[in-house]
Amino acid sequence: MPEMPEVETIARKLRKTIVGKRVSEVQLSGLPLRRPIPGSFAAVLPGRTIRRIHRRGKYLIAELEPRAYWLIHLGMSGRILYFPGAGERTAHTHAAIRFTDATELHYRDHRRFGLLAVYEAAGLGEIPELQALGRDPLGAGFNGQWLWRELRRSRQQVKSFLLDQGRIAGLGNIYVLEALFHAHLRPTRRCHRISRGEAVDLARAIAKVLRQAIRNRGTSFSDFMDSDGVLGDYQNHLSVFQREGKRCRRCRSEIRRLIQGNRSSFFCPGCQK
DNA sequence: GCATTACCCTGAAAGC
DNA sequence: TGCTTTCAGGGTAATG
Repeated sequence: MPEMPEVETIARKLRKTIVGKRVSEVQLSGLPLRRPIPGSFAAVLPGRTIRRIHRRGKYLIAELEPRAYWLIHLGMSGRILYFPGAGERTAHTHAAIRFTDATELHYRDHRRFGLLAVYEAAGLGEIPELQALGRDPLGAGFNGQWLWRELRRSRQQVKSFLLDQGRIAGLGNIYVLEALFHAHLRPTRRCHRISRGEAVDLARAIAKVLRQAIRNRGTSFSDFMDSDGVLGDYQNHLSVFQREGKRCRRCRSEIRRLIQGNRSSFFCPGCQK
């Protein structure tokens, strides 16, 4: 399940592999993703050159020349695969982008929760999906003071708050739960009851967990691999996620699981208050 | 404003 | 062994 570190890992690979290439042809499966792939997608890309690769939250954006933006969200099972020649089309290859040098980039997604779109906008700021995003947790505006001010205004449980992409862009289930563990906070804590000091610790924990995950090229369970098919390593560093019944590495308590909003949460009852 | 539920989807695991 | 059921989850929308 790609979250920000996995998307950042892919973005770094793509900057090395496809920037400067010109699209010659686009083939689509015809099946809808989260939304149908717009008809303009296959019309806009051919003839354009990839100028830059951006990441905003969990979105990948390829900036094209003449100016257009190709937006990608991987959903839960989306994969971007780069091939030095013609790549294998599977039942789940929903878009195959061929470049003029005969290399290819494929979008595969067996659950089809992802998103592909194209905008002929003047700037990134005009793309509606990106306008809806909150602050980037590794960006300059993200710190403990800002987080505390935001938390104080909410009565939500802190896990739901952190998953809200409109507040903080890029966190998903894994890294929210890992960050809460490192900040000694239970996922059920009410935001407005979190102290300034705890908010500062939480902001630091979020940034630390994300940076470590990026260094390890993300977390691979069943779905994630980067555009060259390389698996991430961060699953070997997890403290609570999917460790129900196992011992906490810090206090030896048994990791517990609970359901919040139909999603699993994992926490250490000894370390997290 | 917030929680809950449902929906989209399919592969893996569990259950029978 | 083979079939059926359950579960997983990101984002979004509807409902209470």
